Amino acid sequence: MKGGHSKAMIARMSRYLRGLERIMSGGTTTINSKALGEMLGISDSQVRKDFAMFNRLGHAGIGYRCEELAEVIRQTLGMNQVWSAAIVGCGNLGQALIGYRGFRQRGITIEAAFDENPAVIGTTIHGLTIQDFGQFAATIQELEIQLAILSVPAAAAQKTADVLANCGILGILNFAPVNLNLPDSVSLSNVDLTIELEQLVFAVVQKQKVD
Amino acid sequence: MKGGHSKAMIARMSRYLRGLERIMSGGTTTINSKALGEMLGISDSQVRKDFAMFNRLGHAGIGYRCEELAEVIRQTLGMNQVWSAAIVGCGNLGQALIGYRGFRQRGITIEAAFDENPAVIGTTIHGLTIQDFGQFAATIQELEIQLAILSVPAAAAQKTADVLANCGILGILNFAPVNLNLPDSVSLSNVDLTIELEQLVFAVVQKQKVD
DNA sequence: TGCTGTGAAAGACTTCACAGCA
DNA sequence: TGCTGTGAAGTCTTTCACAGCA
Repeated sequence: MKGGHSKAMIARMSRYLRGLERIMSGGTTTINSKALGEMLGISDSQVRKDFAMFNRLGHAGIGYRCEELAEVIRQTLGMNQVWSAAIVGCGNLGQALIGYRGFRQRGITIEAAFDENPAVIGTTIHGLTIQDFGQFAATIQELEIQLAILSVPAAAAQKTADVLANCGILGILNFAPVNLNLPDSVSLSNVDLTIELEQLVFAVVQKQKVD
Repeated sequence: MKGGHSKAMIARMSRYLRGLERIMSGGTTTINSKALGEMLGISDSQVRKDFAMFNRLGHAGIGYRCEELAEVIRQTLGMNQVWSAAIVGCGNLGQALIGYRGFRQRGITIEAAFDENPAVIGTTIHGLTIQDFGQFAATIQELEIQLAILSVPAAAAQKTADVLANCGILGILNFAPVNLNLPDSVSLSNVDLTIELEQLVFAVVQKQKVD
C-alpha cells in the first residue's frame, strides 16, 4: 500500500465496495476501471489512481478480480471486522437510525440506545430498549461499544459529546448541526441534513438563473 | 458578486449562516473573520476569501455586520424564499424526515409524503397523511412542490427518480446508496449514511495504527 | 491599531496520455 | 489488442502575507 488517503478518496472506496458487492451478487467476477467508474459516476483514470495504493492488483487486459478487490478495500476501510455502535439521542432521527438496515448490512451493529427523556427511556424500538443516558459508561464498557451515533438537539451536542469522549468512545457520527470540539483521541464524522438540502436548493437556483 | 461557487464553498456558506443566526440570537451584531472561523472550524483567510464574492461587505477594523452578511448568504443560497418538498418513501428514515425540525427552521416545508406500500398509505405521521405514490404528479402540481426527498430502498431508487424527474421536480435529495442518472434539468444532492459511518471507521482505524 | 481584501505561493486533487504487460 | 499503472500537466482549493482602509 502507498499514497495518501484523502477524505474524498475514502468516500469513493465505500462506493467502490458497494458497487462491487452489487455486481458480484449478479455473478460478475471481474470488472475494469471504465465499467466500475461508469456505474458510480467516477472517471476511469480516477478509479485506477485510487487502486494504485494496492500494489498491482489489476490485471492488464482483464481488469480487477471483484472478490480480491472488495477484500482489500474492506481491509483499507477497516470493514473487515465487526463494529458496535450506540445511538445517543432517540428523537425522530435517532429512532429511525436504530432501525436503519444499511448499517447492519455493512457489519456495524447498533447494540444500545440512550436518551435523557424519561418519556422514552424504557421504550423498545426495533427490538432495542432505550436506556437512561446515565448508564452510558457502564453499558458501553459491558458491550464493548466503540462508536456513537449522536442525534441529540444542537444545544446539547457538545456537552453530550464530552461525556462520550470521557467514556472512551473511539468515534462519533454527529448529526447535530454544530462544530464539535473533541480530544484528538476521538474521531469525528459529520452529517448535516440541512446543509445537504441547502446545497440542493442552491443548485436548483443556479440552474434557473442559466435559463 | 464574483468568483466561482464550489460545492465545498456552498457547504461553508450554510455553516456561516447557521453560525450567524446563532450568535445573532445571543444579541451580537458584528463579527470578524477570525471569530466566525473559530466557531465553525474554518480558517480566517478562508472565511475572508469566501466572503470576497460579496463586494466589500466587510469593514476594516470592525468585521462584518451579522444581519447584512446573513442576508446576502441567504440570497446566495436561495434561502430567501420558501421551498416546498415531498418525502418519497416512508420507511423508517422517511418517517423520521417528515418530523425533522431542521428543515422547517430553514424555510423548507414538507408538504406531502408518498409511499407504494398499502400498509402505510393513509397513515398520518406528524400531522401529514401518507399518499399513494400514484398521486404524486397530481399532488405536486396542486401544492407547487419543487423538491423531493427520496428515501426508498436502493433497488427502487432509479425507477422512482425517473418518475420524479418526469413530473417536473426541480431537485432531489437522495438517501438511497446508488448513483442516480437524471436529466440535466433536475439537480441532485446525495446523503449516504453508510459512507459517513465507514469514513468514521476508517478514521478510527488510522488513529489506532499510529499508536 | 485591527481588520479586511487579495495577489502570490503552496498544496491537493483530477485528468491526460501513453509505456508496458498479458 | 485491451487494459492497467503512472509520470506529467492541468485544475481547483486553501493558506500565506501584507498593503490599505477606518
